[in-house]
Amino acid sequence: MQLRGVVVDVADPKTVSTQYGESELCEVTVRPERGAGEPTTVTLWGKWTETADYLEPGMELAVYDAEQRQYQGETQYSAGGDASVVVEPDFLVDVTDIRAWVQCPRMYYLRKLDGAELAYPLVKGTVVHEVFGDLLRGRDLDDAIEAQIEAAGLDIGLLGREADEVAGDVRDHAAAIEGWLEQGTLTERDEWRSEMTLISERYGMKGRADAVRRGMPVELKTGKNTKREPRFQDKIQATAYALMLGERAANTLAASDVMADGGTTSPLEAAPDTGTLLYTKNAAVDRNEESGDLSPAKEFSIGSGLLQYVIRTRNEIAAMEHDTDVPTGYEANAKCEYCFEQDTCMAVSGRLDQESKAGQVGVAIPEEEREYFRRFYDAIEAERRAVHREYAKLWEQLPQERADDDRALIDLEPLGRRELDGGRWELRARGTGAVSKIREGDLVLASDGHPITGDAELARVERIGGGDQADGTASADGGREIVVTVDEPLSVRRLDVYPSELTTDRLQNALHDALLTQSPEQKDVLFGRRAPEFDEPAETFIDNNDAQDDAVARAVGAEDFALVHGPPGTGKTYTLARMVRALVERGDRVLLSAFTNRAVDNAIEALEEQGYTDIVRVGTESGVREDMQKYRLDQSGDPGECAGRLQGAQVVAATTATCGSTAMASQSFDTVVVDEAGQLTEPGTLAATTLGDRFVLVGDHQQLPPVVQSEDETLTRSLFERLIDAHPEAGVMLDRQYRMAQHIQAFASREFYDGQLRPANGAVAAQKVDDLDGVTVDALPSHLRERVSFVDPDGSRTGNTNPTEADAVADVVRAYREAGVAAADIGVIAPYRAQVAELNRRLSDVAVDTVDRFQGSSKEVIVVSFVATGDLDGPLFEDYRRINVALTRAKKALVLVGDRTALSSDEVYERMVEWASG
DNA sequence: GCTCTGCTAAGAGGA
Repeated sequence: MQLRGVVVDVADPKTVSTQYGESELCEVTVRPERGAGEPTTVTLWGKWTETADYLEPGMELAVYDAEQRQYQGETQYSAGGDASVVVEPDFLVDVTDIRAWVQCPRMYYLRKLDGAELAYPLVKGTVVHEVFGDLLRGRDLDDAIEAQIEAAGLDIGLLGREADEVAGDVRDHAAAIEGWLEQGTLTERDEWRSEMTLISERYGMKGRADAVRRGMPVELKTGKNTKREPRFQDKIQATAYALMLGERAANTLAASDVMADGGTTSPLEAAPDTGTLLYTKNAAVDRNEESGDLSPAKEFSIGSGLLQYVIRTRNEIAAMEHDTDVPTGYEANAKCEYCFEQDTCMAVSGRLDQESKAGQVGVAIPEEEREYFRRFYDAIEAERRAVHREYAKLWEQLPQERADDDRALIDLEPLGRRELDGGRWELRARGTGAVSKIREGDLVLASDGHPITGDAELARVERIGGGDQADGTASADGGREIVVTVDEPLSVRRLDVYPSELTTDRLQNALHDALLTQSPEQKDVLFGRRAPEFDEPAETFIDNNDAQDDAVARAVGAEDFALVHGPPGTGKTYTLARMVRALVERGDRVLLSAFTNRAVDNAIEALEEQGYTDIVRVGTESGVREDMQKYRLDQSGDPGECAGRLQGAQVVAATTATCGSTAMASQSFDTVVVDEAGQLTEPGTLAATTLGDRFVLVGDHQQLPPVVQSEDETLTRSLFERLIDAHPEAGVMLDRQYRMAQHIQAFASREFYDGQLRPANGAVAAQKVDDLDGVTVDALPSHLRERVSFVDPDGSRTGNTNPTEADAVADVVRAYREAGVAAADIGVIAPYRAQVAELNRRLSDVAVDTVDRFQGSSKEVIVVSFVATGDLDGPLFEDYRRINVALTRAKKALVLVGDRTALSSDEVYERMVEWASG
């Protein structure tokens, strides 16, 4: 029997006498999630009573294979040795985190705070693991070593190592792997799976097993272990995979005819009974020096006790995360003096004044900084839980008709497969043409139909064929070929977005670095203890625009930081490029960053237009725009060359997420320039700014704020906005815009920029559609001849679409086209993606997109579809910054299409309608 | 109830 619900009460554990002798028990009251809301009692027996130590009312609890009985008319559940008890099952604990936790809970916590720094054992370990995978897939050893060392070129180079030297080290380890593979019948390929991604709904756990042999987990360790037994934490890691393999095996059995007699096998029983650890360094040690068991492969048996121990450990982590408690280390028996993390542990404890078993060193940072740390740490963890909810969507099998759920491409038709060099596979499938957020370059879970219970592999999307949408997303017309690469072949019928915690990890690292490693002087200005200081450069940088010139002067003269506020069309990117050049001329090494790849590429483009090209772009191949690939740092290749290119670059450009990578952490800069800073969270901004001595933030807090999944407001306010409020004197607002006609910009200027925004010159102010080649305004219907017009199509909203309004928008676009306006000069903006799809069905050759995606670009003619009728409920309309963005994309003509009554129900929108109705 | 960009992940070590 299975029970799942919210804990209402946890009684104190007690000892009772049973027919088998003394037993411990603990009663937990749970309110079931679904069905009748009557609370039920679950009695936890034996080791499961440990759960009571951390279980609290409000937490979710799942109990599997519990015994059920009736007592005084009430259903009671009993969880003994055959049962599984899972706390907060929606929180997906990573297997490597369980491993860290059994060593020491504080190690688990420290792993989250500071990211892995570049270290040779780590890089070598990664290469050995990759070679291991290659060998399992039948690749030649020397080919594998060469290829994997090349792939790790940049990291190896940054560590100052040579490829040959690393190859020698890796070969020693690989020899152990090869020797072991050649024993007996272990080479039969069908028996093997390499790098198996496992996600468990039942146990709230995920991880990637190095290999699975005959259904049993094999873990590779590049260390040595001369004991006969594997290390405890290594056994725990392998056992966690065994637990998840058992769940899969039980699912498979349940689905097959084998158990047709009605019997079932529990996942615990179905788990493999043996695990293998492969300590490859054992093969390389000198046999005369070392004694003990030098065989690399060590097997151990996996019983239900060990499996349940893993579940209980996982539960401790999930319970701690529920309250975001901070572990002290006293929870474990580990001896701090043997711990590699001891120094870090003591330093973090000292700086944050945390209790810890290892003790504290150093002086605590000021209380206001500690408070800031706690606030942002909690907010980032809330963001992590939101990512976990994305994982949960993987096992909620999507109904086929849910076309608005764009997290998966379903109903694919497998077309074929091809083996690539190195044993990887290229798989092709035909898509049904559904809209999806899956793009080229994405990491996805490819499956034969169900991502969790079916055959599934982590895959990279290589190509979504024939896409006619500029952003590479699959569009709605007919089938298209999809190509992915995977380690193991399968019949691809479905692709799911594979959620990543990478961004949350990086935010946490940035928070740690900014508060614990930056100098007090750098932090003083962030915490308002000191005003930022400036020099006044004598030079003139930009001739015909005082605000732009001031902005560059501020940036060049900044001792701490400068802020440049750039409303739409004010030449923000041009100014930024001029600023970077001025900094470089002074001799600075500059880091150029932004949240999105697009913004980073735009900034490079502006630099290029000003003749500056000594730039290295760090980023993934699929993230970097085609015409900017020439600046991209190839991270694979000769170590010395890779590292040299990065280290020698005067200007390095990367997204803030990439700034948090280990490779970038090895770099330092004089000045960090961040574009579109209004779209970044504080820790997101800090990921870039901590790499430099001073920084310049360029952005507009009146446009869209950071995108955050959880509802926590701590992250939705950008550092840019906070600093511009705290230090207005550090900011310069660019006040002359080169984009919009006078009338078009008037509303935004009044509502969002205190009337300060004005056209740069008469020509900008007076522009109209007649200025376009072959266009006459007289060819337009009379209601569209003004620069700003309003159309009420009298439609009605159904879901997030308004078909009548979509028709009206199509009519407006047709009128402009017939008046001679080129399709490329027209853009259509809608608040909802559903309406965008509705519009796309009517408009084949003009750009249609959401407000959010239109930020940063502009068109001669813009048509906005508001969708709403009745009233304006919904957060999309609450944030006025969204209309600021929508209305300021137009240069010569702006048409608002919406329901007059609905829009007039809100003051700001009412003023907008009046302005547009002129 | 809605907007949505980043990111390969997981990888090491010893009394």
